[in-house]
Amino acid sequence: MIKYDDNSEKSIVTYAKKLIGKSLQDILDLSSTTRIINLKNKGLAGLIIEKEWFGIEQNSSQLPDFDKVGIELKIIPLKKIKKGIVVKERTKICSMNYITLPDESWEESHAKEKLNKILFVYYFPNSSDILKSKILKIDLWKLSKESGELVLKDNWNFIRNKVIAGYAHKLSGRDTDSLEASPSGTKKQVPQFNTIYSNTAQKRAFSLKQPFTNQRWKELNHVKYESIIETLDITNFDSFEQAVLEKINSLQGKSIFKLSELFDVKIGQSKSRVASVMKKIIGFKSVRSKIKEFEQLGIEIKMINVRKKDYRPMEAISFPAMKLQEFIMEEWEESIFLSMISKILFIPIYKEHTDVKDLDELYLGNVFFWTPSNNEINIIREEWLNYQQEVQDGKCKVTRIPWNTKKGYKEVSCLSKESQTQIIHIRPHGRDSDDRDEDGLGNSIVKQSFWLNTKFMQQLIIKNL
DNA sequence: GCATGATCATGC
DNA sequence: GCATGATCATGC
Repeated sequence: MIKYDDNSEKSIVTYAKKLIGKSLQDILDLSSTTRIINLKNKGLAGLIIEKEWFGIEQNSSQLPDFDKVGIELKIIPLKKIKKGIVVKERTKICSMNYITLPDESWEESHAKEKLNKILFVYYFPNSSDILKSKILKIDLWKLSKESGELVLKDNWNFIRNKVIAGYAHKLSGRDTDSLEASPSGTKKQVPQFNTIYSNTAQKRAFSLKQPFTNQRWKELNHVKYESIIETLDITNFDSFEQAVLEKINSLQGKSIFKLSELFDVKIGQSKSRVASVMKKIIGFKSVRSKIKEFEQLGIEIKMINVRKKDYRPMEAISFPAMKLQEFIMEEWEESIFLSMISKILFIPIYKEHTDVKDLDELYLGNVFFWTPSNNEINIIREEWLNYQQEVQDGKCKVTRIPWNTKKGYKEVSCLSKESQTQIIHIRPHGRDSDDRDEDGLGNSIVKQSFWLNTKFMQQLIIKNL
């Protein structure tokens, strides 16, 4: 009955790899289990793989799943989106104890112990028949500077410091980038450390955020990454954002043409030519390369053309077009839009007038990172929910107004306009007027997307001067 | 000069 | 051919 040698990392991995291509049903068939399977169990895949494949019984102890070699087992559900298959959700690492956390150091922390070596089992859930879900990939991941320890450690310290300060009740998943304090155990309150502000706090767990795990998943699927930590010689993640900013902002005021010379970037005529120069400066080896840290942290980079005299952006900032019918089904907390704005590196490019195109007359502005504040998030959530309501209420229905366009008319919906919101709005974003979407109520409308309002961006740029 | 719906242009 | 970032262009 011995299927693998639990003293050997290699043997465990070899045995794990036999899972690839198997469905949960296949595993059950091979295990001849007499256990009663509850198909409604949320962690069913985990249970089947853990118990029926590896023979690990539920251990309430804090020991790793394969304790002799210190390997933790994590079952990762995937999901399909437009661009392909991605990691579905955050990955819980261990629960938090607010009373003992302050006594821990990163090196000896419970979290690090669980993160040291993880055997990731990636599977694709089959929604119509959960037992048909298949395992796609196996990965033995080890914590190291190269794999992301600097950021995890930094995040862990941030959370610990907040707990020490007595602010456990103010913890939020948005506090950190990669390792987050995620709510666990449905609103359960537990005692907290240094109870001068509140005696209790919501029970939480340390979890890896989706972008972090997803970056690893993509790497496994042969997406090539470069590390900016090496390029910028970063040793302490605390300073990651700072290092990036320092690197760029020392060049503020220089023309894009000058920068392209300084950094020896060949530039063409493409619209993205300014972005190419900037990426090279930040440390991207080539324009199309992906930086590991940016993906792990879920950082988006956005260029923004700005009128120099009053810092007014030439345009609002767009995001990819959405599918209205998917949008109205989304939960705010899990929404695509929220994930796209969690952290953005804005690179303002100053110009005197709208019509300036010459690279000699475009100047690098004040670069900054933006993570929405609590206040901003509240407004954005409200506006987002309001748009969801508007779409559900059929406000995508359009009326044609005679206009001097190709078709001789323009189509106007009843959705709130940019001038009626504070931070975000919805607006057409198709190739042309024939690039359409349906709202599920029988209305056809040009594809829409979210945009960050011009005025809001102007305020943000000024605030970050 | 702004607001907003329309559309371009590159790159995959 | 499509998605996306970027920008146009009308009319007030």
